[in-house]
Amino acid sequence: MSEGSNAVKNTGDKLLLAAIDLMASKGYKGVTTQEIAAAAGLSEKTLFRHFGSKQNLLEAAFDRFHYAEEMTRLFNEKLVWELETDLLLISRTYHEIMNRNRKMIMISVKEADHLPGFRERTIRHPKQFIEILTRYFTEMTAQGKLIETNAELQAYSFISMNYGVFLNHLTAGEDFPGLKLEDFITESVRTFTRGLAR
Amino acid sequence: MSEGSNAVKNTGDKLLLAAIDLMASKGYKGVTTQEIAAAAGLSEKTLFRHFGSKQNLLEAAFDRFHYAEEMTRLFNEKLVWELETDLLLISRTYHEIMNRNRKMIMISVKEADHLPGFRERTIRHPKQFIEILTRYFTEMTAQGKLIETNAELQAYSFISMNYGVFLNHLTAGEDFPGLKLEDFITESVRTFTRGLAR
DNA sequence: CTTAAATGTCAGTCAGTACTGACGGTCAGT
DNA sequence: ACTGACCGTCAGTACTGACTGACATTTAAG
Repeated sequence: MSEGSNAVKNTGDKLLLAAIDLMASKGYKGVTTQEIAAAAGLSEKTLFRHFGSKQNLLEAAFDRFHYAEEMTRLFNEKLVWELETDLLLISRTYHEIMNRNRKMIMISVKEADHLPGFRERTIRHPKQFIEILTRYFTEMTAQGKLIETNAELQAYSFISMNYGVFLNHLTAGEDFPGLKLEDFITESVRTFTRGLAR
Repeated sequence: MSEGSNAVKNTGDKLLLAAIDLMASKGYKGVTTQEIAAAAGLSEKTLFRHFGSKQNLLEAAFDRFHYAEEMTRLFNEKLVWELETDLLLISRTYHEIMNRNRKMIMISVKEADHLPGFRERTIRHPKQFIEILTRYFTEMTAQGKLIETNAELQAYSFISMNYGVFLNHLTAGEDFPGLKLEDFITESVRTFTRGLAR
């Protein structure tokens, strides 16, 4: 299901995973079909027999991952309507999902032009995340647990903050100057809680 | 100084600006020397006479922009040691600088591997921004205007939030669902102020 | 063993692309 | 008119990389 599987993989999967891996680091144009095949332990010919073209390979890799749905579920089931607790869950879930799909996200950041509708399904689908969080904030305000604010902007701020941190970890490699992700999460959630709680 | 100049440009500048423009959208490998020359209204030969190689062109483009210094200045001169006011200034300054250099930033996001030390000078130099903001938070705490927190983590959170928003605007094109940048700034600063002020 | 499906090997095609050399034109300064 | 710096054109080189076809080889199933 994700790139971190360790079970026995068939030929198609090996090629897909190798492609995702290499494209994420070197970009679509930066990697050759030979490299991908070699990394998968297969011949270049086999690659073309399976996918027909390099472009198809990218699209197939892209089709195999979707993380919009699991967010929705993990949300609506586990919230306890206590701000700090819920924000912690949301933040941790977000980073877990993003990290699991980090290579595909890296590809879609670099290769936004190579595919039609590519952008819509990755970068911009934090949109859904924001919508869910917006509804949560609105409901919390209705319950009198939050101050009156623009719920959408707050959701946007919170998600963007986590997105920024996620990208930092992705591009800068290790944690920034020595900041651990978990410390960031607890600290930033605490600040938001103080800033939003009534 | 920046890509937004409108004065008469000499040959070298025309090529550099065309290169920055095209590489930002299509990537280093995605653009040809012919395209760049054509976009600059010059011949391919002239490109090579000026820069010798495509790689040199990228490096020359890279050398022409630096935004680390101006941050330092704009900071230490204008702060009034009142949290909300200062955070507003910092946030607005940040977006102004990042926006002015957005194309080079886009390149360095996509082409992190093509240059040695490329990453260090762009993506990862928000580091300096964070250090400055950390000192500010520390000093504010010493003045009794802030609650006791991990200043570095707070700075990291604040900058990352603005970085995330900046990248959203960059990749998603227009503002997100209809959220204006200025609205985000005032709202997020207000939340952080409430979350951090004593 | 036989067969069929999947894979490998190898040689090769074809288009693109960075980069060069030779030469000719333009134009400002003297 | 002469010169020198700058630019264009054109033809061409050398290499890379996606993609193919023909044929041999492996492997699992009956």
